[in-house]
Amino acid sequence: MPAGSQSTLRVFTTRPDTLFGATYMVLAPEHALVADLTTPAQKAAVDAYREQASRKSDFERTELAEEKTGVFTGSHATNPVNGNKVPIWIADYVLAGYGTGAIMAVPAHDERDHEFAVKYQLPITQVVSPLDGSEIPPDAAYSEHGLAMNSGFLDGLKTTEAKARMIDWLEKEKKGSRKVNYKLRDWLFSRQRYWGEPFPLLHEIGTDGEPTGRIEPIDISELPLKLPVLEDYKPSGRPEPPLGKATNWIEVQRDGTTWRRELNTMPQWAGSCWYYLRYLDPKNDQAFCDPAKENFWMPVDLYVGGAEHAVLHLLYSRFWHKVLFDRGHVKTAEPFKRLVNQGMILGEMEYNAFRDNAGAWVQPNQRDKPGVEPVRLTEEQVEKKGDTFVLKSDPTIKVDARANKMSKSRGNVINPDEVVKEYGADSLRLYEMFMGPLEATKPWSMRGVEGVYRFLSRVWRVFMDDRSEEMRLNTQVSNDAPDPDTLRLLHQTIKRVTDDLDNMRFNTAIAAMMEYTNHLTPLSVKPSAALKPFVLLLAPFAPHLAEELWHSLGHANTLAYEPWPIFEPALLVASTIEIPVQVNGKIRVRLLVSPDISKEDLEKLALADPKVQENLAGRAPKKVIVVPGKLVNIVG
RNA sequence: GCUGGAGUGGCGAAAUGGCAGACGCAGCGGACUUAAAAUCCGCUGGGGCGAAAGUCCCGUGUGGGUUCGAUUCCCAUCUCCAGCACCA
Repeated sequence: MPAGSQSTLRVFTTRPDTLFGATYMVLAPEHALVADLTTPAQKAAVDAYREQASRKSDFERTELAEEKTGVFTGSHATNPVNGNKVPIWIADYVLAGYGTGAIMAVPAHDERDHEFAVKYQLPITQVVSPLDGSEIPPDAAYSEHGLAMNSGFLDGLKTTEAKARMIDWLEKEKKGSRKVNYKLRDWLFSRQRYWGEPFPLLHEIGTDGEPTGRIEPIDISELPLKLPVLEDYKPSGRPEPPLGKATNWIEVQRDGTTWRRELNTMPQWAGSCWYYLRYLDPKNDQAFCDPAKENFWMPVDLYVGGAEHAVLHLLYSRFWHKVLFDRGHVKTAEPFKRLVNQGMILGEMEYNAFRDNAGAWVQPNQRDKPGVEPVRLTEEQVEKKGDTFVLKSDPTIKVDARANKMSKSRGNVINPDEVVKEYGADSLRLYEMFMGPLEATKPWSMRGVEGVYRFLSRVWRVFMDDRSEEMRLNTQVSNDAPDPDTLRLLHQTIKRVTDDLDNMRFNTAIAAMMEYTNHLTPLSVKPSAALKPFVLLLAPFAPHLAEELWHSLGHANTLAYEPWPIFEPALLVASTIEIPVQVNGKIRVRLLVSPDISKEDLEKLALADPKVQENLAGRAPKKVIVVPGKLVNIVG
């Protein structure tokens, strides 16, 4: 502090145990006490630094700041635990908006402080030692927990205990207090645009025509507050939001004073944060929903959304819900039981090679050099060599092969309307489910769409006579009983599709139906008893096609209310199964056996096999592992 | 830098301790056709030996470990993707 000054600098820390290691302090350039603390000798440098920092955006201060910068204020502070005088600096690596906008710097145990201390040659005092007794590296900060050292009454304590002891001491000496800090990211609730819920708030206007600072909510009887109808709701070009144009809506008289409505509006998620509650009872004009209905439906069983939903909408929804919960308006602390994040669909796979301005091919790692341009290649122009793609015409040149995020600028956007027009809504829907696991990021492929379209066409031809002019059933469709193989496969398919749907494995459910269709296609007799349950399985995946088939099978009504097919466990089992027999972990022969063969019989059968004997080459088996229904492994 | 996820054929993938590559795409061969498209049938991880039937070896990013047995479990490591990013 400058001579005679007795100001107090408040800091926030999560490591009070390192207070003995605080060798300097840093204030954010915007900190209120900077001007008071700056000595005349340092004034010019400090002012210049603050001026420079004020020009930088937050982005520049964080993303681009490769090296830390700062300026000494000329003043010193007293470390409350040991009375040491420590210099006070300002630096933009300390954020004004977090904590108190000031820190105690512990360069031995904080990477940022360490970097700064090294650059400006500030002292570094170690006050924590690793639990395993090792030395801390001299060129880096040790930010892990450990044992306190050089710390007076804390010496020898583990970090957790040292923290507690230090806080107790600070509170006793009235030099500090414990506090939990919460921060909700991006909690900015005002938008300067028209489309959004208006805030039901009024600003009092004084006799001078300026706001007095007093803010009051509108009367509850005036809710809901609706947007005023505006012909022109585009931004005005002036700083005030578009609602400023609603001149006869803005001013309100109340108790003889003039009030002005809030002109900002709420962001989209103001409404979307609680729609799941309003949807339960959308016509209720007394409450956002009837508690009985909320009790019945909430919490939401499953929430499926993309990445931006996970980080923003979901965060705010939960926050919102917890506020309602704390105030007793909802019965659950959490709104959603389960979250599933579906993966991003990328554009089609792209192959790019790079060429310099002389037209010569260069390696992809030269891509950022001036004059180097990407050249888009077709699949035919590239080949795989080792684990990279190379030019077919010059295999020494590597090719960059990847799928990119869909974006207008890249021109790789797939318009679903076009896909529906070309292949139908069922194909689009089915393809999206068939591409891979729901949660995975995966590239789009028009050929893949064509593949599922062909599958649906195949299904159609199993049921329908595609040579006929009018819609009629394939003549092979009959009322005969299905053969045992078909029946077994049907029940296996019902089981697989049912299980996969329960686990949201849509891709493998579709694969199972494809296998079943491949089985049905060559059959000269197609029993309707094997077809009807299949249509019901297909319905959630390709609803339009399934309805058509259902009607063609002679049903007048929709299949939507039909019960889901149930498999018969007894029908899943084949009369013979194949069991691989390994000798020392390598498959040597496969045995066809009855599925209910005993362990002992299977072992005997395996050992008696000539192929097994040949591989044992006269050695006696040391161990035989028999996994019923799976395999036999003979170790010898 | 931190956090999370992922590395398996030419491509999307399947198999969660027990036959690696189901299913689909692409490719190759055949049938049908005057022809093509569509459709149907067959083959299709790599390599060796063999005229063939066949047979042997290698193979799930890399290195190690556990196990009779590892894509799957454990340890280490590399690469890619996504989100966040000086939060004291």
